[in-house]
Amino acid sequence: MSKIKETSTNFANKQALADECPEVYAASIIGGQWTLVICSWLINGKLRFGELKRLLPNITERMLTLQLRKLEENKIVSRTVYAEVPPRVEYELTPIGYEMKSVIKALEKWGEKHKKLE
Amino acid sequence: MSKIKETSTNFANKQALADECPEVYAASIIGGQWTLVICSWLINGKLRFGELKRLLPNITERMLTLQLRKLEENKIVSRTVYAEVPPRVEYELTPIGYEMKSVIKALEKWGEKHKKLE
DNA sequence: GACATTACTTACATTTTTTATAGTACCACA
DNA sequence: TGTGGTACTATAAAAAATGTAAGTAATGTC
Repeated sequence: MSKIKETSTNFANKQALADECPEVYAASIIGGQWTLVICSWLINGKLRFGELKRLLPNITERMLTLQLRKLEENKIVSRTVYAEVPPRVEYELTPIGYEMKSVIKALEKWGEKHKKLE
Repeated sequence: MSKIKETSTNFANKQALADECPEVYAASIIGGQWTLVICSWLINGKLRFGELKRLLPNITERMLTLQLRKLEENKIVSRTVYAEVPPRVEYELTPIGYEMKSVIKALEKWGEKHKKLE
């Protein structure tokens, strides 16, 4: 993710759009490349870092970390660290995270319908 | 959009995800920076290129064109050119485009709820 | 003391997306 | 001849997102 340039036009545009349209705001939060899949998995219950990694065979650890951090920042997942060795960290959706279910469902439904058009 | 490199890992990952998850597939179609706003406007009825431009004061003509082209490719909007001078081009959602309404509604609702958490 | 395990972090490279700026074609109308 | 309006296109550059490869800390077990 690296820091985002707060002086860029791009940043201003994104801000303005997210401010005005809740749907764009929502999309900006769940729009990362791996975000939706991660949430889709987590909707079935909490998972450890390594479990997620195994479920998403092509994701790099860096990307997984970045996405989880962003989700955490946005209060969509909670992170619990167990003081063990080797370490154990569990990720779980927050209440608002679980409420994404209706969004995911709507996207799924529309996506399936759209796919049939090809 | 400039051509996308079909040999990149990124491309492969995107493909694989979209293939497996209809929700990710859907997100990949409507996930462009301006896509959702454009569709939100069009859901109220057809609009001309210039009208869209005025509704989205910060978008560049290039971006508007690119997004509309992508939406057209994905059969979400239809493009009607009138052989007049000066030219007139109208954009309208297709049936499947109009069906995005439920997705937009779900995003809106969740977005508003999430925003209150801040 | 070497090794394995887990959940990361860091530095760097590449790819993709978005923005900036300046054109173009068409013809009516002055 | 020149200007105006509309919907674009071309090219370059900046910014953002993603990927690659290597390394770290902690500690129980061999």
